[in-house]
Amino acid sequence: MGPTRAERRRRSEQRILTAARTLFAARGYERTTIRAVAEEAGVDPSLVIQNFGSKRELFSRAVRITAVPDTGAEPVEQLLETLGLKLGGLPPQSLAMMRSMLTHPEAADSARALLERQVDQIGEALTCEDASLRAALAVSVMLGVSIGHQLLELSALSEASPNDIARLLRPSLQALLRPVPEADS
Amino acid sequence: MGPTRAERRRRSEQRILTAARTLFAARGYERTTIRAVAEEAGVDPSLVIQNFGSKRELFSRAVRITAVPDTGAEPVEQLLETLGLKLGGLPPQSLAMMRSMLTHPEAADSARALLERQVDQIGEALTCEDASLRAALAVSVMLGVSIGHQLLELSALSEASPNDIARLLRPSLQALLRPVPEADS
DNA sequence: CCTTTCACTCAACAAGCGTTGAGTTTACGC
DNA sequence: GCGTAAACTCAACGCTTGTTGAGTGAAAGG
Repeated sequence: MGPTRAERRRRSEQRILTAARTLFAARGYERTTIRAVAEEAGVDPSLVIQNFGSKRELFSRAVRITAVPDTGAEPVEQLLETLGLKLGGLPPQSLAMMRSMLTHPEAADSARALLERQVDQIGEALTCEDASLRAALAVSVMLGVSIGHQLLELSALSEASPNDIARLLRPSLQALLRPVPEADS
Repeated sequence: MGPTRAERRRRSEQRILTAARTLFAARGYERTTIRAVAEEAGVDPSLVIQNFGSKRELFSRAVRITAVPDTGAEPVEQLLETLGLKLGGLPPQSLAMMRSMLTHPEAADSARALLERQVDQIGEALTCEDASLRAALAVSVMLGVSIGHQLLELSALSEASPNDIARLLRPSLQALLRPVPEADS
């Protein structure tokens, strides 16, 4: 016997979500059409709307991200981990959100919220002055590296291994988050 | 007597370019319509096309950037300068390009070219190992800070003064570009 | 086995877009 | 001054988009 009806539904919803994540990550919100998502998923465009209500809701569900897990690790290592430099790249959800966050207001809100939560999380672990500013800079640093690496694909970054990137970046992040008090000036 | 004909033309072209830069910087390429640019400039939509040929060419002319001037300064200071942290923010051209570079392929190409030129420029000034990778990371760092500051407007960054940001970022960039050789490991 | 129900498709609509060509006004050359 | 050319506006086209409602075929239920 074939698959039950609810099963079929869940499966096609999943196919649509996967297709949506792929395309949103590759082209961003505006350039991704419902029709293209439907074709990639092998279904009719109207089914996408029937299942998800609207394009905005589809995007919202496609990029929904499980909150950043607080591993309790040292801030520097935590940053290197959560932005995907250690094991493999970032998941499609994150790429889709990053790709769209500069041009799609809703993605911008989600991204801001997520990043500021991470800033707070790191800022609380710091003891030095300007804790929150330093944390925000550190998060922005990782954001920039992720963009240069995964979205813009700058050649020098694409060719490098995640380990090399992490190795070179570590002292830089430490200078930001664990500054050595200087003697003078 | 009123303004001459060529003068009027140059003036309206300029108004259109300014309007285009403003809107491209605020909303990105896709969400900026020719009609909105025309309204902001106080002219008819078709005039925009007649003067610039197409929306793509308008964008291309609006974000055209005078190549990064090689001030001959030390790489670290040069980075802090060219990304606008020292005197005022970045010009609207740069913001428009940054805003659109993740979703508009043409903007992505321009941005990639500009950034990689800067990477080369900085890489050549370095003497340590992994020069080009370090340079690419440094440029990405500045890119991320600019995005967090000017486009996403993360609260901790928006409230900070450019001087504070430069002051906290300097040691971090130095760790990346002028690494102190460690004793072991 | 028949009816109902639900996942799904088909065709189409309304709106917004970039773009075009004809018309209108205004400055220029003779 | 008058005809010409250029700057500009008006109305409209063709296309794509997100979205909708009617129709269809197969699974679920009694």
